[in-house]
Amino acid sequence: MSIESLLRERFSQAIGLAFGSQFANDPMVKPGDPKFADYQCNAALALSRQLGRSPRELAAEILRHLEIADMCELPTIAGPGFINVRLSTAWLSAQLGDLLADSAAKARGGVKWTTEQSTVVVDYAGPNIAKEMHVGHLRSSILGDVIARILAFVGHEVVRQNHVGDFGTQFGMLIRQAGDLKLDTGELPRISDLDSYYKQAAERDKNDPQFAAEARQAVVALQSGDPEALRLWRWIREESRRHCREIFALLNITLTQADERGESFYSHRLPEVVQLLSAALAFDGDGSRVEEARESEYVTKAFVTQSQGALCVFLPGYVDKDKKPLPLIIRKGDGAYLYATTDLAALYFRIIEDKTTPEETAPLDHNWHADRIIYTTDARQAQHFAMVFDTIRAAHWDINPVTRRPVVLQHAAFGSILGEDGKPFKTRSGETVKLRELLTEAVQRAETVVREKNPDLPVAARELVARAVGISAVKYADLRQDRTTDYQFSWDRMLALEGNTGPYLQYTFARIRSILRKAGTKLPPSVAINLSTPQERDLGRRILQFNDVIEAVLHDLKPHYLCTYMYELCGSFSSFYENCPVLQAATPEIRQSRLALSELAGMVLNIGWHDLLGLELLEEM
RNA sequence: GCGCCCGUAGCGCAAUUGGAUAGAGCGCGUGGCUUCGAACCACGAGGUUGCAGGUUCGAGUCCUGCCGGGCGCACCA
Repeated sequence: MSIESLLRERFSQAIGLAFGSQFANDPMVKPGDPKFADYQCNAALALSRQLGRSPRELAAEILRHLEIADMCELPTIAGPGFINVRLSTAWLSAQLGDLLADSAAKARGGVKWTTEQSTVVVDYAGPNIAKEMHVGHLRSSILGDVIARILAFVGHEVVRQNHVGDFGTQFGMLIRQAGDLKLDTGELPRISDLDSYYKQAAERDKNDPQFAAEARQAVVALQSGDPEALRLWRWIREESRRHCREIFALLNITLTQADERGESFYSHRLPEVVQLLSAALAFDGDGSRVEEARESEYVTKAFVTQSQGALCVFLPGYVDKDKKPLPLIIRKGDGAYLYATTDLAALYFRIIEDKTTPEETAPLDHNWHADRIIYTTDARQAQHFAMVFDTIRAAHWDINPVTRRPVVLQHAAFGSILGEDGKPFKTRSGETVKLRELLTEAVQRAETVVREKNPDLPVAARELVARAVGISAVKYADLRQDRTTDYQFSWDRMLALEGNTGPYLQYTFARIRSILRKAGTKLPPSVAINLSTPQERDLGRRILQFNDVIEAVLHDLKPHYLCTYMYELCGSFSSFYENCPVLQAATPEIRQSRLALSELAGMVLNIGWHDLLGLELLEEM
């Protein structure tokens, strides 16, 4: 049930009747300032220029054709021509009653299934093997996972992809280093050891030309399938996977082994992809036009050519610091491929390729032919993805081979995590902060808080609570902020018990559950919802807005809308809790109505917090 | 230098994409527990939205120019 789309329909119809359907496309309905209205329609203001009449006059005209008495109080015109609408209490009650009676809708918090089901690839997390996961992976992992969860919740076929860095130049160093250490490949190393080998190898690579040369040879050996190099590589990868599984489990990230498809997966496809791409951008096979394009000052059409020894894609609109055309390099001078090539190959795989083996189709059991692909990586890669997407479009590889429609390519970029000093988040000694250690600290700090606030909680329960509170606080603090901005990490703020924080929301849920436990009886499916106090009305209206919030989140890929909504829902519930006794309500009817409101609020929180944000809720804390 | 992003209350952030008197939170001040969990609620103070122009009935939001900050800009990912 979507309040906004219902109102949109009503207003569109009225506008169409009043002025003609060509003006009724966008009735400009949005939630209003609560001081004036639940919703407002601003169409009259927008139409005034087109129609050459005063907005207030047009608003009055719209009202004459508006049929809305079943949902709303009498609409009013305010200011320059806003139409204010207040939902009628009777209508709200009826909607809540319907939601309660329809067990399927209730289990979804009233969120509708999508009417345009599509296959969406969400590419996120993407850690490097041989390195411990660090804060740099945090935002990508949790934002990507939430986006994937919400898309799946409304009914899209979601393909999660963990594009792990497992085949780049750096593995040459690592294999070379492993050779020196004469590592026993019989038993798994520890990830922390791998991490330090990595640092040592990088150091040697920088300072020892002999080592660097041998490292490059090791890359060649690896890519050509040398058994010893492969054996070391698999050994490293195995431990890395174990480590990632552990972190994903702690963070409740839904990625599984079936979702992992690293750079190595695409490595053998790269020569072919480069060839196909060159052909696709060959200007209908007319090589002379490539020459012409290369000579010209500005790039007017995408083409592939050798430049300074490297194979490059040149695209319109990209220039370097000297205003010269900026290439997307797809093959280095030494013949090796880079991440741009792998990204292009991955896009080709996700959109175009027919898949033959179960390994290829996983995690689905059929061809993908993605309709939409979302990358959750940091904002610094914006230009890279813009170029990769433009390349794909120039080659017409963005056309879905089944539907013939363009694939939606989106970079859901996010800002950096900063320390409390506003500079990039590092440990005191300047090292990157490891996720394992960060999460351990979160749980420890949460335990201190829990011990203080609820000393009577048994130790075993306290540990569970501390874990749920600590991990959720870290994730929620990140998710509640607009992803596009840098985010300042602060233990004190995220673990605060008041304000828009994880602990506050969890506490509110625990209070809801506490009431429902004490009430004992199960609610009958049919309950008359009474919204006679302002707090009940406010809570009821908010519950019914859940669907609209989910739509907004998916429209902008911004989970913080959902966080703000749930925080406000909790605020509404707290006010309700304060002013409206539930268990000791004046009459059995009101008691039942208030129990129902509590249950619906708890239901929405459970879906939003647990199912969509992937956070833990607690019956008691 | 070129390009992208950002600048909102003391602090960290919102503002449904051009709509009303810019909102909550933390912190500060005041009031509320013999009633469902006070980890809560209610009330108050706090703003020239970096600066200056422009477009518009209407600008935190769009355009131009400054000031300040971040990031990216050829073989790393």
